[in-house]
Amino acid sequence: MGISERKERERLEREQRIVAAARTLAQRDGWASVTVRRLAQEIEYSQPVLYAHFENRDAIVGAVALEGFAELGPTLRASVRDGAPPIDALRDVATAYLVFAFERPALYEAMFVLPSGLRFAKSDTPKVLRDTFGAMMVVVEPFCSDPEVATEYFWAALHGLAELERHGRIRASHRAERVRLIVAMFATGD
Amino acid sequence: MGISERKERERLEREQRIVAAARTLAQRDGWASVTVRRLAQEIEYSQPVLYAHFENRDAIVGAVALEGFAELGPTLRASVRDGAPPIDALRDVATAYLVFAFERPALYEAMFVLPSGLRFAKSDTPKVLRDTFGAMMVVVEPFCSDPEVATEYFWAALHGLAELERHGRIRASHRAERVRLIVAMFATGD
DNA sequence: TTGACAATCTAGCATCGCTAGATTTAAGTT
DNA sequence: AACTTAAATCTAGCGATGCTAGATTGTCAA
Repeated sequence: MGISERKERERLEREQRIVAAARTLAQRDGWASVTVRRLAQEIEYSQPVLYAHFENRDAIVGAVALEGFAELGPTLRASVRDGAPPIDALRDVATAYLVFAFERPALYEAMFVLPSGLRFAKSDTPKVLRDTFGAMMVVVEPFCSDPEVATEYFWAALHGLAELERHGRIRASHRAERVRLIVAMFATGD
Repeated sequence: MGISERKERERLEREQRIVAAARTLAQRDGWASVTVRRLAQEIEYSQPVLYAHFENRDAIVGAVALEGFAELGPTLRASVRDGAPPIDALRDVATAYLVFAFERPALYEAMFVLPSGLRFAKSDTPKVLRDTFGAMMVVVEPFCSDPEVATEYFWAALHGLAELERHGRIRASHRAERVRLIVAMFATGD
């Protein structure tokens, strides 16, 4: 009886090692370098073992993405000082979101760009995802009549800023001005 | 002398056939199905011939992306009625942008998501790219003090809306409300 | 007709995601 | 303690991929 518990514990540990290896490797060399063979070598097991944990490579990306969401929500909440004026809160969350995206590009890619098998805005949306959405809605709410739609738009604007800058489509040098703009528009907009 | 001209003409024709095949195939079966082998078969030449036209697969994606930009600019301009009030123009461009993105997801992906070797906001930015940016700046300008930054933000917001909806991150059913929001914010914002 | 050069193809390398089937390891039973 | 059975794990390989070296064909000018 204790045996099967130990095995399950070891199983979970190994799974965590796979996800951690994927994340580290992606951060260092990009997701293209994260191959199943390479991960197997990293955790010192043969390839097929990985498929006992994840259905396919995409599912590994999805596991890393979930970690990302688990971190993004709290990061956003932590960026707001207690009792800060709504407009400061809005600016701080916007800034924190972009900092998150630029400081961990591989993690952000897993969350929003790569195929990961994750599903959003559906009934089976995991709690971490709803929490992240909620962290943004909290600061958007004071300014908008329909918080849900406004938060979707807020998120989209931030995501667009992150992606276009990451791909060199817009000037990195003017990031601060764009943040000023998004905050100003939400503050006076709807 | 006419001979070398004919050869150059044939060369360009073949190149165009490669790009067209890539675009068609991507639209029908997704970019993952666009393999160099498959394209070679489509144009009835052997694989190495493709490498006489493009440095690598990414460059083929880039060629399709360029076609996309060449179409997006005029599409945006055409969406604005002559003499329309600035706010209508803004809404029409926003709508046209999203329609473009959703009606040609594979093309949009080539332009903004996939590695394509294209460079923006740099000195060597091709004319079509600048034209597309210009088409957006025209309708943003009336509302903003710094048109360049505002257009970057406008573009980013639209791109974010397109991407998050394409990935099912936000509710497709509320697209119209989000467009209303972005227009309202630009109209009253800065 | 021949020689040279360009155009094109065949064949193959290294790598990928993924899996069937053999093999080892460990657990439970006499 | 030896045996049986089942779980855990590995070896080996399939069918793809992007890309390329080297052979082969075709096309010109001398």
